[in-house]
Amino acid sequence: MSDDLGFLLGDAARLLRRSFDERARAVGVTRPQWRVLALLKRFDGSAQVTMADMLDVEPITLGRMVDRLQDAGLVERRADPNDRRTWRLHLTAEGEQKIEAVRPTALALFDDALAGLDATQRKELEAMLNIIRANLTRKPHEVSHG
Amino acid sequence: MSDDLGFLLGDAARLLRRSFDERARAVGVTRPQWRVLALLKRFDGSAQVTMADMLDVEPITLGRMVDRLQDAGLVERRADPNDRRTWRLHLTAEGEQKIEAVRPTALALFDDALAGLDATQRKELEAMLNIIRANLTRKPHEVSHG
DNA sequence: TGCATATAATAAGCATAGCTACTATATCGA
DNA sequence: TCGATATAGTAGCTATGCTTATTATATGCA
Repeated sequence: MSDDLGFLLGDAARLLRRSFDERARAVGVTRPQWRVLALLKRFDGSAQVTMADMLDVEPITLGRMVDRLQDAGLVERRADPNDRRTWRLHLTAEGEQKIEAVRPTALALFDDALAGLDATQRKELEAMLNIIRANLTRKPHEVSHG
Repeated sequence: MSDDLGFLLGDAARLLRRSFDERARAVGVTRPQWRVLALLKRFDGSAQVTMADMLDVEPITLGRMVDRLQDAGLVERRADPNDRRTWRLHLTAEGEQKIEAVRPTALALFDDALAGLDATQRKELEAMLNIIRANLTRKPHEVSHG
């Protein structure tokens, strides 16, 4: 029966993304893009590889998102003065505005999605999802144990 | 803070898909494809639109998956004798074998993913995810209420 | 110095998934 | 029977995300 849980998890996540994209389309940002912007607000000037690590996606995945965000004028690539391989990422003013523009939409969506779950349940859900995430996250230093 | 929960949900689902694809690559089936095959086993002969409905994806999304599954010889499209617009989908013998080949991999993955959660917690998680899914599923008959 | 290795980023190709637009076929109503 | 509308499926475009391969640059070691 536990396979149902796996499908359920995928379903819920896909529906969440779909709802987000539906509602945020007017603003012109997708959920993963918003995530990049939000993280960049906290860690402005990060290298792409660092951002990819924090988001737990492959560098090429982030690179393509940055391509689009740069085309949209929301993010800037600036050369690293100490390492010519590296791009440093920076939010533009427009990027910051975009974050603010999306925030109420996002909060409303999460409110709707979690309707019917009280604070205790939300805490439990968060704890369980954290366990699952930890179970599935690649831990390179543990590979040698096997 | 509830936005963290949204991201967490997306993370967990993406990691689950990635782990599945990693492990099932040898067998040559992705997680969404496996899902189509499994549903088809229960509802052999369904029309594409019916399958898309059950999977809650767009018809075009399912159509493209069927293209690939058909190329791989796992699924067959047969004409509906009563409606020339409709394709009826059928599992091939190879498709059935594929389901069996993936099953142990899938069960092992879900075991790993849910490690550290006891039966009670799994039930709770399932209940909560069902609520979220219901909250986010389009309910056309309810639109007119607003 | 110079070579081997590691690292940052990109390229090509594939799968999932959505949107809008379109074709072909059914069905309903006058 | 004919015209309007609905339905099944596909085509083109875009975005995320992965794998493998490649390029450019750093770094460590002899």
